Amino acid sequence: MNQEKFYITTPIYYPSGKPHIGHSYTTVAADAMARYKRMRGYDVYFLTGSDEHGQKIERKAAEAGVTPQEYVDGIVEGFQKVWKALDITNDDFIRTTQKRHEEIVQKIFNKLYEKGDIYKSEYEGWYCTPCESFWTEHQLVDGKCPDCGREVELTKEESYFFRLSKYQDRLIDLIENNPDFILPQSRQNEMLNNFLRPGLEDLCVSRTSFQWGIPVTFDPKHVIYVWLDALTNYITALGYLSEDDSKFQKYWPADIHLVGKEIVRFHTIIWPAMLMALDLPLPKQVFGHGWLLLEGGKMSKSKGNVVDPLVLVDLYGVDAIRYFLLREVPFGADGVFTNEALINRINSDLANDLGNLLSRTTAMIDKYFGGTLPTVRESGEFDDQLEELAAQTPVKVEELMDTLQLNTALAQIWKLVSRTNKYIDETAPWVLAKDEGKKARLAGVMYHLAESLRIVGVLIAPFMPTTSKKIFEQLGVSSQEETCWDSAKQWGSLKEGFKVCKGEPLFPRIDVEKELEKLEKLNPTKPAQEQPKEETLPEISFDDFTKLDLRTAKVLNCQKVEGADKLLLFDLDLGTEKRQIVSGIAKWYQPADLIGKNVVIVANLAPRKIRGILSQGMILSAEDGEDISLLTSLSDVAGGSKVC
RNA sequence: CGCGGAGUGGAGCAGUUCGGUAGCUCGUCGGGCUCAUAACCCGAAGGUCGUUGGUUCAAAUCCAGCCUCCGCAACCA
Repeated sequence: MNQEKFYITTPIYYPSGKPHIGHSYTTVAADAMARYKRMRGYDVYFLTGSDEHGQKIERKAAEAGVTPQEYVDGIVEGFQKVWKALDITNDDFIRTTQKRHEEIVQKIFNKLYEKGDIYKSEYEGWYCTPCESFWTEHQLVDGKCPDCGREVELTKEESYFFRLSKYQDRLIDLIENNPDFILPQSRQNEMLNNFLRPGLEDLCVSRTSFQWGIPVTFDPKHVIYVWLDALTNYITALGYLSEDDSKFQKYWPADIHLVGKEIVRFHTIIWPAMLMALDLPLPKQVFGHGWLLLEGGKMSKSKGNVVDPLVLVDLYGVDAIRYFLLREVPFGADGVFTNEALINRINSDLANDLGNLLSRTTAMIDKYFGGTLPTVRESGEFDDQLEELAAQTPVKVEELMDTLQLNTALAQIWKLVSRTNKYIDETAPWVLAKDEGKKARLAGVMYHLAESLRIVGVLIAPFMPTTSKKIFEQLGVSSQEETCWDSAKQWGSLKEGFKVCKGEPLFPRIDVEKELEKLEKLNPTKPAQEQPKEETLPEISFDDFTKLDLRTAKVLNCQKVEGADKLLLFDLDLGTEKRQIVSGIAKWYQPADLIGKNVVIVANLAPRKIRGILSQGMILSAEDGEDISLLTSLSDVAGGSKVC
C-alpha cells in the first residue's frame, strides 16, 4: 500500500521561560491536524522542539548561576511536561543542542560556504572599546559614543553572510505563483510589499559576540546565528545529511509549517531561500496563525499576565482547554483569552450541549431499555432530518480541516450536537415511553440519539481525544468499524446490542462567579494589580548618588515631535540656562497641558540624539507598567532648583 | 502620505470575492418540556452595518474622502 505522507511542524520554541498558553495554542492546533490526518489514513510525521542557543539563554543561565545547557534542560523539561499534559502526539522532539542537530547544521553551513552562498565579510561600524559596543553612524552623538560620550573608532566586525539577495526573484515568483504557499492570504502581501519588493539584504549568519551556539567548524570563534541553526531543525530532525536519511527521503518536503504570525517572514523568505541554496524541495505551505491576546494586551512576563496551561488543565481537564483554544478564535486571526470566555465555553458548549446530551441519552436508554436496545425499531418523523445533517457533517468537517479552519470545523460538529438535542424535544421520548405500543418507535429514537453521538464522538477525536473515548465507553462502542473516521460517514454503523454504561458527566458545570474569583488568583490574565515587586537595583554609595544632578525645570514649551508617535519635545527653563529634552511620553500627555508645569530632570546626563533631535537630559516620571505620571513639585519652585 | 489589519444589535464574530429580505454564538426577557449536568426546545426585544459623499432601480457589499482603534516598523535616556 502506498500510503500518502503528511509532515507537519510547529516552530521550535525558545526556552527562555516557562511555556504559556500561546505556545500551547500552536501546538494543540498542530496536534489536532496531525490526529485528523492520521485518522484519514495518512502516514503522519509531527515535529516540535526547542531552539536552545543564543545570547539570551547564555545571559539567563549566567543570572541563574548555571550553565546554559543546565538552564535549557530544565526549561525544556517543562515544555515536554506541558505537551504531555495536553495530549500532544508529536513523533519527535528536536532540540538544537542535540548532536544530531549540531553536526548537520555544521555540514549545512560548510556546504553553503563551499557553494559560495555563504561568504565572510564585515560589519562596518563605530566601536567604543570601553563599552564593547557597535554603533551605526546615526546613533552617534556629535561623533561620540551615545552611551559614554567617549571617542569611537571605525571598526569592522567580521561575520559570515548568506546570499539571501540572490534568491529574491525566485522567492517573489514562488509567492506570486503559489497562492497557497503563505496562508492566510493577507500575509502574502505583507511579505511581498514589506520585504521582497523593496529588496533583500544578505543575512548575517554568524556571531562572534557570544559563545552559546554551534561553532563554525573552520572558524571556531564564530558561532552560527539563529537562522541557520533554528530553521534547519525541520530537516535535521528527519536525518538530512546523516547516515540514515530515510525519514528525510520519506517525509520532506513539509506539508505544512504551522507558525505564529510574527515568524512568517523567516519561514517564507529566509527558510525557502536556504532550501533553494541547498537544492532541496520547498515546504508546501506556511500557515501563520494569529495570537492569543490577553485582556491587557499581548502576553508578557513583565506584565505578569502569563497564563499557565498546566493550571488550566488541572482545573478543567485537557479536552476543555484544547476545545477552547481551537474553538474560540478563528484560526489565523488574533483572539482574546479571558477566563470568563473559557468558562462560558466550557459551560455552554461542553457541559450544556454535548455533556448533557450524552447524559440524557444514556439515562433514557438505561431507564427505558435497561441499557440495550431491542432489535425491533421503528422509524418516524424527524429521523430523516437528523440523518441528513449527520451525513453532511463529516463532509463539511473534512473541507474545513483541509483548509485549516479548525474553529469552523468544531462549530460544524456542534450543529449536529444541537440538532440532536432538538430531536429529543421533537420526538418526546418520555411520551412514547408511557405507551407500551410505542416501544419500537422509542427504540428507534434512542438508536438515533446514540448513533448521532457516536458520529460526534468520531468527529471530535482529533480535537478532544479523551472525550471521544469517554463517549464511546458510555455508549458501549469499541470496534474499529464504529470509531474510525469513515464510520462517521456511515449512518447505522452502530451495531445491534450495544450496551450503554452511564458514567460521570463529561464536563461538570462550573459556577462562573466563584470560579472567576479563584482563577484570577491562580492565573491572573489582567495585569497584576499588585505588581510583583520589581527588584531594586544594588545598593549604591552616597558618592554615587551625588553624581546625579537632579533639577527642577519649568516647561516653557512642549510639542509633538513630527513623525514620531511617542515623542514630545520640551523647552525647559533651568533658571541659569535653557534646554531642550525629548521624552517618550506622548501617549500619556497633551503638550498644551504641560506648559508652565515644573518637572524634574536629570541635568547632567550625557546628551543624545533622538530622531535626529538633540535631547539634553531626561525628564523623570513614575511608571507602573501601564500608566505614567510625570514628577512635579507640590508648590512652585524656581526652575533649576536642586533636587535632593 | 512607512507597512498592514479592523470598525455590523449589550459582548464576540460571519456576511464584503460575484451589489438585491442583515445572520450566528453568548447575554437579556417571555413561553414550553421534564429524559438530562437548574441542563434542553420554541419565541421576542435589540442594529440608520464608523462617518461623509458618489455610482446604481438597488450599497454592509463597488468608488473617493474623512474619523477611530489595533499590530509591525521608526522611536521611549
